[in-house]
Amino acid sequence: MKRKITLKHIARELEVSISTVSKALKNSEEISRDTKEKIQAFAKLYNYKPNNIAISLKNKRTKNIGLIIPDIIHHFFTTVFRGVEKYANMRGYNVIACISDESFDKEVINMEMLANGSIDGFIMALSAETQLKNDFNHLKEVTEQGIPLVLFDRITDEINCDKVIINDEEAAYQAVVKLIKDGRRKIALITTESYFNVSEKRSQGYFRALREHQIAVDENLVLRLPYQYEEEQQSAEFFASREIDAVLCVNEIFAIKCMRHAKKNGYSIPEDISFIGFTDGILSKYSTPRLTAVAQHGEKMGEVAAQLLIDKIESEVDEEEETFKTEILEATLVERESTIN
Amino acid sequence: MKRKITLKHIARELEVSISTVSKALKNSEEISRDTKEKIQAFAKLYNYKPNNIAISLKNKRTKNIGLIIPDIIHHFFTTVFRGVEKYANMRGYNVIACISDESFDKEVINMEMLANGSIDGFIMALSAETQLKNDFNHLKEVTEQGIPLVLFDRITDEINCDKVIINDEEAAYQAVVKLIKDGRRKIALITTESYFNVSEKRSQGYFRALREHQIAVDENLVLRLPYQYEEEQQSAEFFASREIDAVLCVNEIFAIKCMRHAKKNGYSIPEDISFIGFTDGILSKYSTPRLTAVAQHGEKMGEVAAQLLIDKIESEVDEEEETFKTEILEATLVERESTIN
DNA sequence: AGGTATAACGAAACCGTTTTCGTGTTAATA
DNA sequence: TATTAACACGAAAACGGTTTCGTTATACCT
Repeated sequence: MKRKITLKHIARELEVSISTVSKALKNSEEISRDTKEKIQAFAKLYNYKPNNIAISLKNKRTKNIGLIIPDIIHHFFTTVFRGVEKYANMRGYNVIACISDESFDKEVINMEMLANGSIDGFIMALSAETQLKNDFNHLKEVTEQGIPLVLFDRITDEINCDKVIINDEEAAYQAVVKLIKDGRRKIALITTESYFNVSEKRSQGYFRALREHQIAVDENLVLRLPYQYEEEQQSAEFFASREIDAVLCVNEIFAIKCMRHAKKNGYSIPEDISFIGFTDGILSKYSTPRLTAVAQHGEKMGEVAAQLLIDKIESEVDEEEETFKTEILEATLVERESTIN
Repeated sequence: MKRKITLKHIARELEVSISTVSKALKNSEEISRDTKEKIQAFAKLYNYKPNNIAISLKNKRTKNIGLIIPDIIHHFFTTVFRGVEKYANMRGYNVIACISDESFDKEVINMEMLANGSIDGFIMALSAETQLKNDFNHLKEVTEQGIPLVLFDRITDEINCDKVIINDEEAAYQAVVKLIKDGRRKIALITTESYFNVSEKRSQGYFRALREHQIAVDENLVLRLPYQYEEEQQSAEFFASREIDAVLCVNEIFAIKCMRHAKKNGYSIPEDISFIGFTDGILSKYSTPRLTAVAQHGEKMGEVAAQLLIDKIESEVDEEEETFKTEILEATLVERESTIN
């Protein structure tokens, strides 16, 4: 077993001081050509690589970023992860990924674990429970310690930091407008039971579209489902008992499940009923019929978040009076088979 | 901004030595009750938390593990990640996740980046390119340095380390036997073009099942597709031009795409043709018809891999004469709508 | 009184780097 | 010959902890 070699070993072996070795390997002008060549050759021979931990301790920079996402079953978050990882890697950073499992406690624990020196900054989307409790002290503590934080998608106004979101309200609005233009009038909204800022925004867009097109809102056409629901009776009953000619779902799993119920109740898609879902994930692409979806561009979102974060980490801005941006990405409607034309 | 407080700060403030503070916070018997209480109270008040990096440097343990996966679009790998993260967290470890993107170079770069002190061990599945090149020097170097390594799913015999796999050959065999028992005779195999140890094993199981049931192998019924294929003409033509009554696919994306082609060619599933796919991922659950699949239990696999790794990290085995295990997990067939009964 | 045990704390080494600030040697200059 | 500048290198502090090994001071024993 070839143990890792350190500066000390090289110094001892070549009978010079540690500082000389360090400088020689950095090609410092201070050291003579001869010595530098000797040391560099030796280092290459024994495959010397500086110890990251020691360097981190020295310059108080880990080159790690912490990513905290609520879950990994929603394809959107995995694509964000992809984007973060890709961009971070490009800039020489590694990603420590944690899954909060939609739990407030796990979110707190993960943050605390990482906040003690393991990372240079955080990227995160709030867990369901955190949005519910409306408790952001863990975020406050972190930012007060001067650790940069970027929130994406599931954000809050309570915290002052960089943010990346899509124009959820507008995207939902446009989606519903499309349905209306296709001649649909009985448009249902399927959203989450508990509070998410994104569901909320999307619902607002839905209502605005109806309002602006003089279509009365029918509360019977709004279905609120538990976020991770297994029991499907609510949605099954919904489609069995109402007249609906279009549906907007705030995520793709809702959409896929509901298309099934619609089909089971004799609807044919998209002739009798249109479906549009949020999050253009893997399910949308492969469902039958393929789902028309609002693409959230998760990968792009991840890249932007990572860029904001790393820029902040590497900028030497004077503590106070720093300024925070909120990047709003454009969602786009990907038309497939579940809507007309 | 409240900067992080260190032992030194506490020591200076309370006019004791750093060592005393350190010991007091560990509740050492060496320190008097009075001093301990005073120090502990002060530490709590200022929310002292030891710096992870410093501790890592001291005990040469980072409590991080490196996970390298080929991609994140195949649901299987994200579930493995889930399992690793969950188990690792339980044991107080964090996961640094890297995506090799099926590229040899990225795999090498990622490993080298992490191998210099950032992690205590690796968990990984080989990239497609690595399996193709058959070049495992980066793995050898890492293990020679005494860094524990656990390979899962995409493994190689060339490297001596702990491994976690499923019984791919047997699972494929059982799947095909089920098809035969259902009365199928013209059973197609859809596998990857390039070499993967898993595809290979699964194919072997397919052939063995046919052989043992006296069904002649028809090479026309074996389709080899590029791993990440977008062009679908090959598979479309396959279903247009052959008589097939059952299909075994080595991954779920192949299966979903091929079910489409089959339907388009007038087959009805499962009456005319049965489908079984590998990897019981999210697509299998939500496809129409729902896909009968061989569950690889990715999450379990991740947990087992993480356990093997952490156990090895924390065991103080004498360098030489250590022993490596290969855990073989049982795959199970999840029967859904794409097969009879 | 002399010796010893014990309690309570501090000094210093160490982990592996980087970096500042000497210091000794040689060569050039006055 | 004395001074100085340049060169090439080393010592030591620092990052933030842990841990070993003293070192006092006091109490106890004979």
